[in-house]
Amino acid sequence: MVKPFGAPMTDETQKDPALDIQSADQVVRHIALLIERGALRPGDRLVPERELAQELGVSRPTVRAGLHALAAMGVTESRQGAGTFITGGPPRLGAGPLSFLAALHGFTRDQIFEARKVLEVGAAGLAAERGLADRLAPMAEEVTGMFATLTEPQTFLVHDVRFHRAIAAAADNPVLLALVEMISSLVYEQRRRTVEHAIDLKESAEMHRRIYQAIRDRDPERARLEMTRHLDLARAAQASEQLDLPAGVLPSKVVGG
Amino acid sequence: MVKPFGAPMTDETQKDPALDIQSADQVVRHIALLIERGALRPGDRLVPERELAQELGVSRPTVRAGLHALAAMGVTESRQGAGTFITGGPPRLGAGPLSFLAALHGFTRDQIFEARKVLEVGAAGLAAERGLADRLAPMAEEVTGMFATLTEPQTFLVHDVRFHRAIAAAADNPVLLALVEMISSLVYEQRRRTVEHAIDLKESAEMHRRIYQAIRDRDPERARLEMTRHLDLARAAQASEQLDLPAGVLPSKVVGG
DNA sequence: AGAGCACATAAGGTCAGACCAATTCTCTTC
DNA sequence: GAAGAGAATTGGTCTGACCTTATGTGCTCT
Repeated sequence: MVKPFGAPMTDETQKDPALDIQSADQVVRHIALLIERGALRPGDRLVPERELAQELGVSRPTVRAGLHALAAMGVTESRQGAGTFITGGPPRLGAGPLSFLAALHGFTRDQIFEARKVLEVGAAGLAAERGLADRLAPMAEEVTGMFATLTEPQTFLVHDVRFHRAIAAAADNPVLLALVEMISSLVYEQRRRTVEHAIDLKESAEMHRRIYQAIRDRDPERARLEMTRHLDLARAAQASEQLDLPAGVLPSKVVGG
Repeated sequence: MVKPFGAPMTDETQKDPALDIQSADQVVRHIALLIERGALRPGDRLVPERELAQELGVSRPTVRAGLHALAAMGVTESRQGAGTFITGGPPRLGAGPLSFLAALHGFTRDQIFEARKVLEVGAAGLAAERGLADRLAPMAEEVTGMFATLTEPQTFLVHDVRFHRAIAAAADNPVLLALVEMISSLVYEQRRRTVEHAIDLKESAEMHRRIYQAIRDRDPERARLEMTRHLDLARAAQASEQLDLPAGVLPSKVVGG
């Protein structure tokens, strides 16, 4: 019985001492073990599939099944002819699972936006509390970029995205950053198609500036407040821009990348 | 619910003529398409692998690779002899990807806890704002359960977990709930092993009660404050209970049985 | 006639070997 | 020493077969 990855870990529903280890899962666990003990680090290359199959005493298709599962979780990336590698770069969570969940359970845009608000408001507050000086410049630059591209919606949006990411980064918490980016990508996926019809880019830029100033002044309360107001208005604006697009948009490429 | 998927999804579904796409992804996208247009709902059974292979013009191992990827994302579950099903039940996000990320990038317990704090404090605030009457009882019951099991740490922990879940549920946002449960499972995975040495269960129960009361009184500010204080102390307590366990802990059981 | 059991069927899980395609390495050649 | 051609490596896919588990059907026994 292959269940989705992830610890059920809730309450007493945790009673499956079954040892009917699926071979594919054996592969996943083997890699997990290597990662846990530090034998595999981001960017490292895995042992070739054929060798892995021999080591574990399973067939190659089985190994491949396990590797596909790992790839779906964003743990590994495979390049034909080169090998399979542990995903490098900054910590990231794929939006795929969340997209599927949204489509399956009919999450509304407002619900997604609200969750995003919780994360980003919290991040803004933490960023202001921390007050890391070297994180201010990137934020300031994106604000400048917004004011400079008021007539180019697509470019403006790029600065918008980067500004929000800069805030999450300034919160100095990789977990929070990964969560913010995961859920933001859902929102922006849509936003990119509707931003052309946006009207209040100047007002949007002003709000971003106020958020920046609050963080710069190390005023968490104000940072939270400004971020809250900004996202509330952004939600309303986006709702008016797109009145008939579906909510649960699955990514064009769920695996790999 | 926003849309009954009225809009024809032309974009990414049509740009398959490119042959450079991975076959396994093709399977994932095919299922994604069916889900998006509502042809597949939670609990539904998928077409048998062999038929799916024929429909898509690929081999069965390829189909299986795609299904493994979907299973890894928590979208499907397969039961030998029965079939492959769209995951039913309440919306949930597996903790696997986050666990791997934690292990790979050495997330600290404090970082995880902090992210959890952002989510749960936000959830508590929303729960208080919403003030849904029918969500109060479950929370109250768990508080009662805590007071009743002060001498049974493991049972106490179960009530603890359920209390926090009840709050997230009272926030009435499935996205937020899924996120809270995902990150909480990471924390509780550890907590279960250390709770035996906990000392201040009574104080913990009191704090939970204060959180409950704030939500019951529909006082968002107080709810946020109490939740913040509770989690700050809980983090400190857990830190003292376990002084030398590794941070990036992969689930002992990535795949259930 | 009804209940229980056994077998047939269906479906996922695994294996084996082969071939293709892209990449990387190496050795030759200028 | 550098550039190019060819060989080796490695992931991607296919074919076909067999096993294990679940389900459903029909037969037998009561």
